[in-house]
Amino acid sequence: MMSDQEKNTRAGEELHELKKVRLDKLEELRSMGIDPYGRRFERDTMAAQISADFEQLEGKTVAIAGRIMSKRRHGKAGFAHLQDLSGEIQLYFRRDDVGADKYEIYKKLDIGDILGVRGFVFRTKKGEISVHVQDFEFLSKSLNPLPEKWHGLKDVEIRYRQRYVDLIVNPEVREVFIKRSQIIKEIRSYMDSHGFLEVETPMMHPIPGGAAARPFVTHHNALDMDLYLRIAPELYLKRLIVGGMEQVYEINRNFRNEGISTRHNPEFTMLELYQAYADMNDMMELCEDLIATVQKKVNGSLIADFDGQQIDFSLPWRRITMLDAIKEYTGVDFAILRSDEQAREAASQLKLTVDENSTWGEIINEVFETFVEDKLIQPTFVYGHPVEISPLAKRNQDNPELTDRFELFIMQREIANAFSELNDPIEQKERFTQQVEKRAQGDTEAHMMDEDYINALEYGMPPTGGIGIGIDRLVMLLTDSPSIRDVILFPTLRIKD
RNA sequence: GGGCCAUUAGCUCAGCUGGUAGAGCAGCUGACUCUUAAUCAGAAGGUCACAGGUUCGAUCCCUGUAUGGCCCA
Repeated sequence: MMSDQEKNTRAGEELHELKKVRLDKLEELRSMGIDPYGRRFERDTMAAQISADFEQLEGKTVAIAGRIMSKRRHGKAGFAHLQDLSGEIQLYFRRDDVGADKYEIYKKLDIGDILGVRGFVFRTKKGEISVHVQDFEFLSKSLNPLPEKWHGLKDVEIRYRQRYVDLIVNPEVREVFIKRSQIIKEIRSYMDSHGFLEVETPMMHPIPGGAAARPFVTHHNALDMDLYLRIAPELYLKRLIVGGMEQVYEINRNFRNEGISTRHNPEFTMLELYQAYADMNDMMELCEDLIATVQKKVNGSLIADFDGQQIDFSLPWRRITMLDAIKEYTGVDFAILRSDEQAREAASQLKLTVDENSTWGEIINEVFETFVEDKLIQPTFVYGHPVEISPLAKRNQDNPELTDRFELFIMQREIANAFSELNDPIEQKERFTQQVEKRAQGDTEAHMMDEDYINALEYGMPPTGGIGIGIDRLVMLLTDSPSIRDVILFPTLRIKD
């Protein structure tokens, strides 16, 4: 009987002729006394810099390192392109200059091999800025063949599962993730310069809260207790407001146990911030200023292209109440249909089927999601959400069925959610109790009772404005990416095999 | 969870009511000392996702499974 190792070895030999060729080359290098997996290489120049600073660098010797991406050999000289993080630079090898031994190694180079190179900068007869190689070192032998140079890697499954290959061969993918990093850096810079303190709160919660979502469950062995991966940091951040931290923010992962789509990944990144003595309107102003500032810094303009359309981030953004938005897009004025029955009747006239126990607030939320959300292209603040669907938001002074809450929509997507925080512990306890009842009736997304959070509020929380901004969706907008998987390096996929 | 679609060489893709598969790139051999999707000559490379079924015969038709994509809840 064969061992697993023998099977793997045999399968490997049978399956990968291309790999076998490369393994032979690896042994050949070793027999020449060359370590195919080299050590530290001190480089002094990046590929893109050579082109950018050609006038200063022409004729000068540079040390560069990177991956061979193409190779054109003719007789006793040849070319290759070397790629590093900054971009690509052409290399020119001449047997008479690198020597016969090194030229033999050049001839054996595979696309994907990683080299350290020393040579002088020059421009070829055809005009391409290049490095005339004087010497090079082998830094890493590549055993797997890379995808084709012209069409790149298109198979989305391989792109997501083997993102490292995607990053090697698709430069625009690298650009998206560099931009993602810049966006997050600019957000931090904005928050820090506006007096906010970055904090870290638990990712594992004994009671999940702060959003309507199903959590992932895990177990702590030593404590013998179930813990939930957080669905939102909200309740912990507000505990910090109670503690007098006054202005806090957190940029980190949330986990929600729900379906996967072009707009949903089970783990995703949120910015949440809380500001004492502020309210929903302050959050609107902060939100539009923050996003416009980041867009300007990262893309250099207040106009962004997305999916063939233009998004205008110029301030101020449109503000509309949820009821007015529904009236505008359906013609139905739910402000004058006050009872649950009237609301259900109106919904059925709109050919929207709603649960027979639905309340007024739940119905207008459904009407909004069905008829309004996909109409909102340009940045729009929709405010005044029903209290039933906003258990952590303060009631509106004039209409207690509504809250001082808004959501930001851009390109039909919910980007942000904010409110004047409910700081009345007695009312918060009632709201939680209602949520617990919904949960008992089978609503798996309803809140659980969080006594410690109530306890915190009972010490007194100042009036507070809070907002959460979905970073992945924001990055999608600012990088013109149609799927959330295009802005998450390793999106969640089913395991294969 | 439901519907539709996809899966063919390392990569990108062809493949006609059903007659056991092709191209380009990459790789291999050779020629070529400024090429750039280098060029030229030659030889190779396949469990047509997987498992069944129909058929004399299946990459193709049918069923199921797996993975992925898009849309919907």
